[in-house]
Amino acid sequence: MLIISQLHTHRLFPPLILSVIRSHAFRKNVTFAVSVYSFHHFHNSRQTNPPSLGYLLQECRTLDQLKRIHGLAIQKGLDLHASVYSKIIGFCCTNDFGDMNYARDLFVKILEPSVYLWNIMIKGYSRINCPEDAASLYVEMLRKDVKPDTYTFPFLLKGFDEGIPFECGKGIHAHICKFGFDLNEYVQHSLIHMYCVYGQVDMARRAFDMNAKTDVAMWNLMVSGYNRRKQFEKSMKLFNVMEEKEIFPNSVSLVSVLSACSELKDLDAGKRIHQYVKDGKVKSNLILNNALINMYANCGEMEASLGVFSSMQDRDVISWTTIIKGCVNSGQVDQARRYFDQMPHRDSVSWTALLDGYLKVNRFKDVLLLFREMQTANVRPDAFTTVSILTACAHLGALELGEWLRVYIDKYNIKDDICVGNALIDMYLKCGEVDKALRKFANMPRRDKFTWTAVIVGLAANGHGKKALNMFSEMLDAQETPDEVTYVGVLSACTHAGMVNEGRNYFASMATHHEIEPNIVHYGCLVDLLGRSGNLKEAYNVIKNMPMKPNTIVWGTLLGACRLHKDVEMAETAAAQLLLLEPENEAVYVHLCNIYATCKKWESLQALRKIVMERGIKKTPGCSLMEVNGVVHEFVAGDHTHPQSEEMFLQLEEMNEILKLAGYVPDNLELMLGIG
DNA sequence: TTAGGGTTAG
Repeated sequence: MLIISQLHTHRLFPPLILSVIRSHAFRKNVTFAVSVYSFHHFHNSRQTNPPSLGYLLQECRTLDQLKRIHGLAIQKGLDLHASVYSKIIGFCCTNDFGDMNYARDLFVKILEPSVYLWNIMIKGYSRINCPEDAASLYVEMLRKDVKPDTYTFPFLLKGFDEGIPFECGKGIHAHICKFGFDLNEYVQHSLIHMYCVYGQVDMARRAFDMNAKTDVAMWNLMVSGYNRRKQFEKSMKLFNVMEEKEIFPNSVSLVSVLSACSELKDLDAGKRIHQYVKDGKVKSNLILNNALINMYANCGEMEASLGVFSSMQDRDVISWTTIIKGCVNSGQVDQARRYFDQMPHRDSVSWTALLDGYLKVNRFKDVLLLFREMQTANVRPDAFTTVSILTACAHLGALELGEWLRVYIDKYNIKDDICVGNALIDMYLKCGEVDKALRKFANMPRRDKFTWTAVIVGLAANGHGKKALNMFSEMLDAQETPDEVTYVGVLSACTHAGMVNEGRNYFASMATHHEIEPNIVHYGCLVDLLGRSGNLKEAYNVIKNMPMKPNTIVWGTLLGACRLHKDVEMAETAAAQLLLLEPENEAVYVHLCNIYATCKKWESLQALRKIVMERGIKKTPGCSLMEVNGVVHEFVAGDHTHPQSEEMFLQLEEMNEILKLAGYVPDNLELMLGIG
């Protein structure tokens, strides 16, 4: 610092230089500051061997530093040299702190850029995921009669993604052949990569088969290409061929094949791959360890996964997140939380992993609480986070927060993809906002079976049975294949619309038209459809003949229908079956009491009431959720614990009066029976 | 003065 403070008073230094030196000196980047000092000093005193501009650029750590060096070079008249441009553009194009706009501004000033400059500009655009800009630069380059070289195509194709038409990719392949670079190994690699990106794994494989010999990188590309298209068996198989041909895998090969093992939950294969590391045949690194943690966790071996995790010297956010996901998948969300709390750094992926953990075990309030923590921690939600929160909102009926998220998605340009759209539609429908859901549905640029299913199930649940069935036929017209959830929506739509015959037909068509075997939920829907419409015998026969053991929901549905149609005999059968399955189910007694009362079977009622009293059966109070100002409140009947309960009960009384005036008669049988 | 391959989340 002594040198620096002396420099401050040195008359030789104009303010610009001083500010560069000072800013680095204060950031304890003294080496860099001194280099800037000597660069300036040597140039001023015309001495030889100044620290090169290249050295200074290499030492740059921020764009600001680069701009200051550039300013210095301009001041020294050095910016006239093409090499200076090259260096600065190179920095901007290849460095994490680079800036393509800055590079472009300099690039356009160069009259006849060399092929090197064109190449690194293309590389720069590919690096920041702007393949369109890279491609237009390539076209411009050809127009200016600059011949591409073997570097051009790997840089260009590296950035290609689905945003660029496949035709362009094929066009580039033709250019490669035309310019005679098709035998260059780097170019071949980039072609395999490009075909894999477009999902044309067979084309990639053809290029691979023609060229692959002992080149590990090319094998790795092909294995990861299969992974990319979720063809995990093929990637495992190719890895085995690689081993047979005695091409020695490196850490990248192991990472790819471990990813396939973990997707296929092939623990044995995973262990065999791990052996390469244990035997010291392949040196481990962070990414490889992460892949191992992931493989063991996905195969349900949390102990082995944690074993690798605890043996690691370096861990990154992915290591931790993988462990959290592993705990979540093994049903240990509280354990996941403990690891989460220990993380040195959390990104939106880690937050979302834990949010999904709470979602998985239906702890929706915890989802919202954690989301609040995430906001406090200033971590911006991404599309995945948004989907998780919207799902929680849907379950809680938290419309206000759901609406806030919709605004957030627009405001912060969250990728509003098909999943976000589906989650939004589902949230609106579960919150009863049918019109808003339909508006979003109409504006979806693409729809999948989940979009249609959300709308069909949601419309049915909101009582729009006919609309739901119309949607279903539109779905079929759009060539979208329904799944078992879609059919739950269809069957419940029939129930709501009272379309018994149609319901029977839809039930039959599940298997005949779409190869979906009805599951117990579908049988439950059928029982509901038949029961509500008064076809109690048929409903009973369905239960008797279904291929699986009826559960309490199915018998409960029949019992409900018996109450509706006042069928005491059938109700007793259903209740008896229910109590066989769940002797402690108090709701059965309540239902049966109701039915006896409705049918004026006072003797039976009294006998049952006696049993209820003797066994001390109490009805579990119902619970409702309400969202006010983004906070979800939980209420149970007769609950006075809420700080504002007095006001609430006054309000309730007022509402009761209004209801009574409107002619509403409450169904208070449970209370009358003394088991409410 | 420029080259290649890999891990996490609906």
